[in-house]
Amino acid sequence: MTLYADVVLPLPLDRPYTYSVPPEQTHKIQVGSRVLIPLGKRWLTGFVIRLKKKRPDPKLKYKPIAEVLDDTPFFSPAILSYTERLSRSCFMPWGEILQAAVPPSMLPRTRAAVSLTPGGREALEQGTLSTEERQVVALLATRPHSPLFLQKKVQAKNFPGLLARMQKKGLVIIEKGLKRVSRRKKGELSTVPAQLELDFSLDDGLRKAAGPILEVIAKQTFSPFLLFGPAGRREAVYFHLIREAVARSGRVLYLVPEISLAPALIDKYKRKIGDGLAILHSRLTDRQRELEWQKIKEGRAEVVIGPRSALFAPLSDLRLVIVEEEQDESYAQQEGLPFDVRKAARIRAEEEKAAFVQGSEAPTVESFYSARKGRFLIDLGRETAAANVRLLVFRRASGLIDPRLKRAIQDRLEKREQVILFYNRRGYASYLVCALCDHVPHCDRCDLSLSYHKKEGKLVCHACRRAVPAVLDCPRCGGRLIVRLSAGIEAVAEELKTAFPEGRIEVFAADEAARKEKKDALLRGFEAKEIDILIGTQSLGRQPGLSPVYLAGVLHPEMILHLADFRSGQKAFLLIRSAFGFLQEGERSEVYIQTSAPDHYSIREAARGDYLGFFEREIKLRRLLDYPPFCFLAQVFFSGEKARHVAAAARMFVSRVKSSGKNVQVFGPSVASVARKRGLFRVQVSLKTRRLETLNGVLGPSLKGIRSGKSIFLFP
DNA sequence: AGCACGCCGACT
DNA sequence: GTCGGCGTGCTC
Repeated sequence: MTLYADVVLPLPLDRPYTYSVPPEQTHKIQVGSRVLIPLGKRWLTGFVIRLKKKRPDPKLKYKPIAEVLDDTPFFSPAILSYTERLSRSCFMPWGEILQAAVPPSMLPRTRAAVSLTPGGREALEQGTLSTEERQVVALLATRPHSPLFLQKKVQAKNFPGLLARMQKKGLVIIEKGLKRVSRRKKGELSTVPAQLELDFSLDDGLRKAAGPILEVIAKQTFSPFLLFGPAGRREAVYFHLIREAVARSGRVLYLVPEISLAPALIDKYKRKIGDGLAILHSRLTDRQRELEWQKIKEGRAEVVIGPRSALFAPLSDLRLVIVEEEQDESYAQQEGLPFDVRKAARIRAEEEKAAFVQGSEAPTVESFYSARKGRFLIDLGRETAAANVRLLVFRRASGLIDPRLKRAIQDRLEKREQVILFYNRRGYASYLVCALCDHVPHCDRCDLSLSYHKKEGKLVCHACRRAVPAVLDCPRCGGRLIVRLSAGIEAVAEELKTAFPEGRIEVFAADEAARKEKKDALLRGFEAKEIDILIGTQSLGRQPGLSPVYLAGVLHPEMILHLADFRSGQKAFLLIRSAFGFLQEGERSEVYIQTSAPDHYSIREAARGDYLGFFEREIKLRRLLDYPPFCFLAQVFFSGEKARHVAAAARMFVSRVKSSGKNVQVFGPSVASVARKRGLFRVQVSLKTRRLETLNGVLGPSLKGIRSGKSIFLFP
């Protein structure tokens, strides 16, 4: 009797395909196996999610699986159900999620390779080629390349057509080959130390706080926790929990916002845990990724540390999932697959029956709210703040930097001490501000400043999409509204250079430090005291391990408050708090906050270091304005090369949502705030619902079949 | 996603 | 007349 296998493929398909299992492979195939299958004209690696004894549809002809690639199941049942749930919650095909969980080298598939024919070589010498053709031929002179690689290198408006013509002319040939996985020798299993050689001196308070989590780890059930407290205490608890989990031969997934946070951590852990640590992140080479993956798969890693990509670590016996710095925005970033790391981590913990521990000194209000409501908040207490905080009420016309802050910097420089400053240059947006009274027009429904859309002459609210014609008179005092463009961090650096010509000043911004070498150079330079003043955007706030300073400054955190984002209060709070993280301990340390909104609760409470004070104000506002966590928001982006197609997709989506009969508020479609990004048109639709199920129930069907570079942000 | 099929405009 | 652009639909 023939066996049939449901196989999910790494393609945008919404259902598995069924293949027949050749008799000689039936003993090998299992749910969770990788299989090499034919699809149309190509070969792909798919994943078995179900085995059936009965032929599902007698009329359909099923192709046989070409090869079962694994002797033992490649994916555990827990990983399968986790990725399935994840795919449903982020509206991505299951197969594409599974694909992301595997090192690319372990996914054989047919790949095209373009190579030069002798005729092509000759043509290059004779110079009878068009510009485009010559480019292609030159690239192929050394070795064959994939069509995709060539397309990226050669500027041609219709590259596939060009290639086809060249093949016809006999200049190149395109071959399709199956790239097989090289059967690597299995690494021998290293013995895992039964006990960590480590003295965990956890004080009574922390031990007590960790108690409920330990219970959950022991019981092997899922339960969420929010560790609320200073980094040092959180870490002590993590170590304690990890030791306990590992002692029970459990495994641990430790998520950090970005790789830059990992090295310090990894160092510590390597000294304490030794080899039982694996690291997964997107900058690994294919080979490194495969080695780490193997190590984890074979059970040689007790703890996996990493950002987003670690979410799919093939750990078994997972007992503890940690999300450190829960508040970090980069968890919500959508590079690659569009999902929130925190939500994914939670689903994984649920499916693996592991304790789910998020940690932060200033959690997102959504998370803090639900932790308190659900009684899974673990308060590790506050550190007594020793720093002196000075709120400088900024006066216009005194340059970008307040004279009082300049004097403080001068003082430090004379003492040969370093200074760290924060200035969060706002992105593209400019807004209107009254030249007389500093009034900034806000959306009356959203409590957000309106963005000035110059081209359309409109003021637009980015939350509710409402647009009003831009008026140039201040509604408050009748003064003239002027366009305020963000003074960038470079301008601030320039002013610093003028003020301190002797000072060595460097800028640390996300774009500046995009390349790792540049970033490392800046950080090393600061460490080596080759930099006197380091001024950075919020991205600097995530760089741990810099030598602490006695003076840190935050310039205009209120800029964030003008952002069209209902979480701007939280963001401003975090920016200010991140400055405190760089301070030398002791009473000599100072933080200067230069702001024109000293009375805003985000700024005031951040200056006081009072998260709870901030939270109470913020949650009140969220409730009043009906923002998360009191509602559920989805922001759906459609993007594509053709504006017409993108718009049609968005309109189709909106009409489906509206005719669903569900209780959903729809805003849009409207041109996204960044209307064109990388040559793609972007259109945006926002949905708001009272219940999460409503949102999920309406999103799935409404997005069906819409293939327009959609990406979805869900709040909370 | 690829890849085939099928339908319209401009040229060897 | 063909070639090749692009929109549509299918792949077990």
